[in-house]
Amino acid sequence: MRDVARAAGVSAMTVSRALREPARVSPEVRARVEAAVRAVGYVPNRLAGSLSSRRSDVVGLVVPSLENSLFAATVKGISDVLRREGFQLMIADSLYSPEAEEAAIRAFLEQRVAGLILHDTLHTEATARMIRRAGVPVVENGTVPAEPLDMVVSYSNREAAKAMTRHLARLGYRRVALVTLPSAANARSRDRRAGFLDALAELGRPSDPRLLLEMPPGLASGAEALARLTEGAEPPDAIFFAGDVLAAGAVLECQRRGWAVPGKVAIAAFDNVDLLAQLNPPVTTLRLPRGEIGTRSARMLLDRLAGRQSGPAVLDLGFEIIQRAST
Amino acid sequence: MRDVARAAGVSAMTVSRALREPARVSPEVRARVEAAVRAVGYVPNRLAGSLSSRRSDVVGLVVPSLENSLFAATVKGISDVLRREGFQLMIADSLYSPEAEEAAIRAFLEQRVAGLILHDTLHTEATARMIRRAGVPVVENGTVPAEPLDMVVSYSNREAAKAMTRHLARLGYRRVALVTLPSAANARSRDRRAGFLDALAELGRPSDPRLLLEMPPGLASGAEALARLTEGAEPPDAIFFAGDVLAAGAVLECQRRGWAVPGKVAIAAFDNVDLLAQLNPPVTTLRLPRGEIGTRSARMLLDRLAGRQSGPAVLDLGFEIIQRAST
DNA sequence: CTCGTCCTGGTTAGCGTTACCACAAACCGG
DNA sequence: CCGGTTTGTGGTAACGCTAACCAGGACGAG
Repeated sequence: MRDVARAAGVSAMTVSRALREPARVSPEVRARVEAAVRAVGYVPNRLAGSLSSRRSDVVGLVVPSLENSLFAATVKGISDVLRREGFQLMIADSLYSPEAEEAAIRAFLEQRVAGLILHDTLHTEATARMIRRAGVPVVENGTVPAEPLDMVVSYSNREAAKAMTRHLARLGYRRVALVTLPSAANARSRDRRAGFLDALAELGRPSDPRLLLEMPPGLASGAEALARLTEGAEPPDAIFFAGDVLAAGAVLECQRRGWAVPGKVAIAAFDNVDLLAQLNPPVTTLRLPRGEIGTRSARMLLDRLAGRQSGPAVLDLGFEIIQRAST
Repeated sequence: MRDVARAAGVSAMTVSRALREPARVSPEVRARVEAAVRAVGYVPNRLAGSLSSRRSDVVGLVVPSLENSLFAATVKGISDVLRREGFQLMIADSLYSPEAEEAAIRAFLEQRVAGLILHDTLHTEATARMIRRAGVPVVENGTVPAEPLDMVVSYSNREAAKAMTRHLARLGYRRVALVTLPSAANARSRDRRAGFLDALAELGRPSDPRLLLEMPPGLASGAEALARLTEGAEPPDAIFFAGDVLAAGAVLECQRRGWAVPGKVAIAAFDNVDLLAQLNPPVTTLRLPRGEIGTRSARMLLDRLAGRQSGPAVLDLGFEIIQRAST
């Protein structure tokens, strides 16, 4: 920056101002500075800038998994908003482990990020302490937690699962099975099961443990789930796959077996990946606001940083059932 | 840090050393410092550290798209290596635009990243200048460029497309069509087409422009491509979909039309997404080292940063044909 | 003509670390 | 028991920028 100042015949302070608040510098000087910047090939050092101004334009994001394409839409939404506002994105994955999440968040706080977006809502004690101490704004995305750290943007996994279960009952299915991802470290899965059970209770139906299954993610896993659920004595007439692409795997397995869907068994999914619409038959599912969760989260965070919004806030973005031929 | 120093009864310098090179501090003092760190709840400021040491532990990554799950495997590979080595990852997407890439890279250089990983190999002049001036190490991933900026980790898109085309010819298909993503801003697509044409030339077959098609990404797009290619006068007997999930879209469309694959038309894909193995019929494709590209890129970058490796390097990771029932 | 105000640009003092050197104490073979 | 090395710790000066104040000239009102 000193070189630029010398080349433009002004002080370093004026260069700094010309770049950050051009309006506060006379047009003539501004032009000289801009020319000098180009001539010197000056690239500002934001580390120094942030250190001095105690501000940062980096947002830290923790997702459970970088492989799972379901998070991609949310990440994209976040990235789009941040880019427009001149912010940068740091990403880490927690591998569904609160301890790994804690390490990632610690690293982000060391980098003095301006804010955090967390896709999980289950945190270690130390994590909550660190974040409170640091005083950075946080948006949580996964599911609405009992005690939010700060802001939350999500849809209700519980209500969504409940709605789909009711929908299946209304269509006349009597024995509905539920397949979720492993719920141990996944609050979303637990919420979905809870919603499923809510609906059964409301309908006055008993919940049969033979109709509850947890499976790892993946297409093959969906096929496996179908096999297991249908080989028993009283097989379900509908299966609700509340996670990942399990439903797609099951439909493909039905094709291989030559089973009619929904004739032999109806299949419903939880997420609107476009594969589900293209399968034969197309699969009934929920439209979830994946991208919007990202954009709204980012916007909420930036609003807070700009002082445009103050308190904690919980934003429920809703969902929608897409009825297709599979049920 | 001053607070920690006071609480531990040592100088700030000693605190810094105790945290970064514990071996150079007496065990007794180290213990006192560690206790003080916990007591004070000290979170080091890496901005200040990097500014002072002129080192950084952040790596910048630019991918063409954050939505496309094909890049997810590579990102995951990068992230895994970086995490283990205590580095952080900054991500931006270029939307397949060299100008957007330039902006992203400029922002990364302003953040004084330690190194860059770029998934595209087509850059603006200004980008190349900036990177050279900054002197940061770079790994390119997309396809081997004519003039690498620095290091390259990839497989040969051209050889892979050529190999698959040859494979289809060997299986007896006479009229093979090629569908790629739009090649305008996508060197990978151009390379694949070149490989396809290489193979035809080698086989002494003319290249029929009616058998070359460019389509946007997406399942629906694959279905559309199938429709267009098969409605003409001399339809192909095999279609090689060299991009995205186009092949899956085409197979699903064949199911809808009740066409036998490969009876009516054979279908081959370029990428080993697990959907292709689960379709009916399973689809012949290439196994590409997606994850390994990530891990090797990150490792190569870190090796350079640690001074363990010096010059530019080009690493070709190869590919493999997976023959399945669709051809 | 003088005083206050606005506008532009400069000066100074950090931001929180680490590099580098200085120095005291412990160590060690001859 | 003495020079010289090693080991452990501290002081000082950056790193490159910005916040906060300050100086001085232009300008309008009284």
